[in-house]
Amino acid sequence: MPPRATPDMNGGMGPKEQERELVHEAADAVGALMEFWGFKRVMGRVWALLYLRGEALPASDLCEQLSISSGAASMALAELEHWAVVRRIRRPGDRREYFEAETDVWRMISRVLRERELTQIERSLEVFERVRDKLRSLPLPGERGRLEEIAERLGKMVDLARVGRGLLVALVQQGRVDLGPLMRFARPRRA
Amino acid sequence: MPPRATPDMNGGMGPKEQERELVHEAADAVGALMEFWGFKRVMGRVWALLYLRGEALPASDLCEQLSISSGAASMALAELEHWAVVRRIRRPGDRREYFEAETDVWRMISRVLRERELTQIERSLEVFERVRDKLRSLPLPGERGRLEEIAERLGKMVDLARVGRGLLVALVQQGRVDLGPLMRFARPRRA
DNA sequence: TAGAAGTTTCAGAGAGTTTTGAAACTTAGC
DNA sequence: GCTAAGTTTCAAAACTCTCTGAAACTTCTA
Repeated sequence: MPPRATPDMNGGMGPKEQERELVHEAADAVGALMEFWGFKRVMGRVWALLYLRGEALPASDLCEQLSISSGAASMALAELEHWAVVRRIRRPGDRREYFEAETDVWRMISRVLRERELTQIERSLEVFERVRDKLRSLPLPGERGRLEEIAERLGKMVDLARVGRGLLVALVQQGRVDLGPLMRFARPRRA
Repeated sequence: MPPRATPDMNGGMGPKEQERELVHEAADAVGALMEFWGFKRVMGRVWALLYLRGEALPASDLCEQLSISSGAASMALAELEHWAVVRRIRRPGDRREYFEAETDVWRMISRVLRERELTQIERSLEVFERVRDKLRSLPLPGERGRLEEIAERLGKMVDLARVGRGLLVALVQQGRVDLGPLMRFARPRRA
């Protein structure tokens, strides 16, 4: 059987360009993931580029490599910093600021889970409970039954929200320090 | 101690209007939750209204109650049907179609987790693995070390994606039939 | 303190998403 | 098959979110 070309026929690129392409591909995947999670796509691309390169880069490099304006970079970096996902570094003798990715990915994620998803769920939970209780106290004599049914359905939503909250809390507790304790969930392949 | 006015001073509404208001409030909370999850806000409002009312309603009622156009209602309902979250019902002798909420909330959620979140994570996982392996096979003799570092960081993202996938799978397996087995996570109050 | 390099801000452009409303289509009953 | 009630489709409007790029601002060096 004669050797045949690799299925990706690397488009006449040298290894250097291929590396760049590959890193960008991964960064775009992170961008998509972050967007799916309700963040801005650029944030994911910026963080991933910094993380994969493994060194601190100045904003200008990010603009160039990701083809974004300085404004977009500045905004993405500010927001990433707010989530403690990127750090700002000054180097003596260099006027530029350098940006470095937080490498503890689990810490990033659990922070988002705690601050964003948990808050969101608490907020809904409060509404459900309050509405349920108020409905029960409504003076509609002929319709006790109907009202109580609605209140019970709200009760189910309360249960669900509590389960969601409980799962989230258990998750961030479990992996309090790092991903380690959660690694048992990482089966190698689909099944 | 004299009885005092309730803290919400129900704005001069009769109980009927209050009920309506309260149901809308809960529906809006579901709308916000759904939006947060990447669906359209209206979808959440429609489902919640149907779920809480507990009876099948014709589209015209939904338009009126939620103040949306027939077009918006039609689109939201079609999408909700696609997620099997709302069912369409015909009644003999009535030309209208009635819509009814799926009441098994866990089934809805686990379906979304399986079809959407899991797919999303698989897709990223594949990219990470492929890029990692290709990087390792790149002929850049002087930079073995640097390339390997990038590959290792990609390896961490692979691990993370696998943990995410594993958790999701465990979650939908665990609550395969209904919420029951997950209820142990529903602690009654914050802690 | 002046000047240069770098960063942030923000108004407007652009892209993308959701909603409307009316026309086209479907269905049930006659 | 025709009609009327109801539903879907879809182009345009309204709205929202993101990005650009230049001006304002900050910071470092000398």
